[in-house]
Amino acid sequence: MKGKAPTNLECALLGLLHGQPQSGYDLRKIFATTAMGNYSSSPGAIYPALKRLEARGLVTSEIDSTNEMRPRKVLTPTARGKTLFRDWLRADFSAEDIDRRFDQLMLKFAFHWVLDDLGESHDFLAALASGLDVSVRSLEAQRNMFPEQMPIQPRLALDQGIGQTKAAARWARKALSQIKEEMS
Amino acid sequence: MKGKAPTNLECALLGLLHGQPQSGYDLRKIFATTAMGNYSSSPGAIYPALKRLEARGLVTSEIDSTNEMRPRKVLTPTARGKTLFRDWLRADFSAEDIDRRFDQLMLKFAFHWVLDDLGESHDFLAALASGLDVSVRSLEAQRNMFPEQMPIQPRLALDQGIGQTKAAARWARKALSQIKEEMS
DNA sequence: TCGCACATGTAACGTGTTACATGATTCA
DNA sequence: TGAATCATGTAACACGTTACATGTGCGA
Repeated sequence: MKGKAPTNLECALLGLLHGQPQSGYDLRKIFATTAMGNYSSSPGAIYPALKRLEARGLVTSEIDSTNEMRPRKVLTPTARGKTLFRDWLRADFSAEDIDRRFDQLMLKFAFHWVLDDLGESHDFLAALASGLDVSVRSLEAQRNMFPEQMPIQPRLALDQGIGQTKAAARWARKALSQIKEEMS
Repeated sequence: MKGKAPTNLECALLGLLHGQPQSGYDLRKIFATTAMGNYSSSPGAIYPALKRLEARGLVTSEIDSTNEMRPRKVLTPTARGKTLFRDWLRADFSAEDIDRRFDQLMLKFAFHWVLDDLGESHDFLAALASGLDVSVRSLEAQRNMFPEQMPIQPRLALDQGIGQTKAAARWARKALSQIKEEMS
């Protein structure tokens, strides 16, 4: 029924093209200069990824020759691409996703505006917040099981993980209340 | 002068072997059951990584045949492996490392006990804290440049990044004070 | 004219993922 | 007897990294 899961980079590209059809070069600049910079930006990653998206029929390309001697290849998501992207945004997530693919969940949330339905974002954040609580409890349990003579650094490193997760949970609840406000 | 940079997984394995010489299977269990679980744990990653470490002369293997019919291959870091690992722990880091390889920095810190010198951990955390402050300022600058009509979700997603970074900075300072206390 | 930004790509390489393979031991 | 755990591996594959290749337009 479904094709294989796209990579984070592919989803980021597809999402950006939802916002504005543009060229590979434009997309590279976004990754190079904004907070999305944790994604590649290297041509060796971007151009093949765009080619894959096109091969799967998720985007179409069109040569923009308004500046004749310097053609740009502008990519636009297709109907299939839009459907698949929305499905990806809506796919529900597991505890595993929260613990090990949190960045992917944030990428999804950042593109939630595509759904144009604050209710979806609300549910997403609510599920995320309670999932994060579970993670916190599990990490704290591990911390309590640390042997007495364990050196201080690994303990502190685990504290960092707990702090990150707690901060994420706090953020999720605060964002949730902002979304609620926006919805009313 | 230096060989190529080892991967995070290789460093994690090498660090764990500093704590206790053990087999690939033991290491897999650690990744599968503890908070270090963000690293692989799959045999297709671990055994090749251990083989690479051995090929580079950073660990040696010895067959443990106390239980005859079920031999374990126990890995131990060599002198070269220990030196390289300490160098890796001490290598100074850039803003780039903080923004995009924070997990690697945390991995290093978790193994700082190997250095057996709280002063090093102190300096590490101090540098980290001020580096994180820089990151926070840069992210907040980006947030301020967001256009007015931008939908709420990307804004919130960026807030999440800012919150994470601030939490990390708070943690670093708290950890710093605990290290100082331990030193006195 | 020198270098930089524009603009798109390819090729080699390394590494992690997934799936498979093998075989012994322990326990229900 | 069959399933789970112990224990070590290999092979195909996909993806990102790094480095290279090519050529235009523009400003100093």
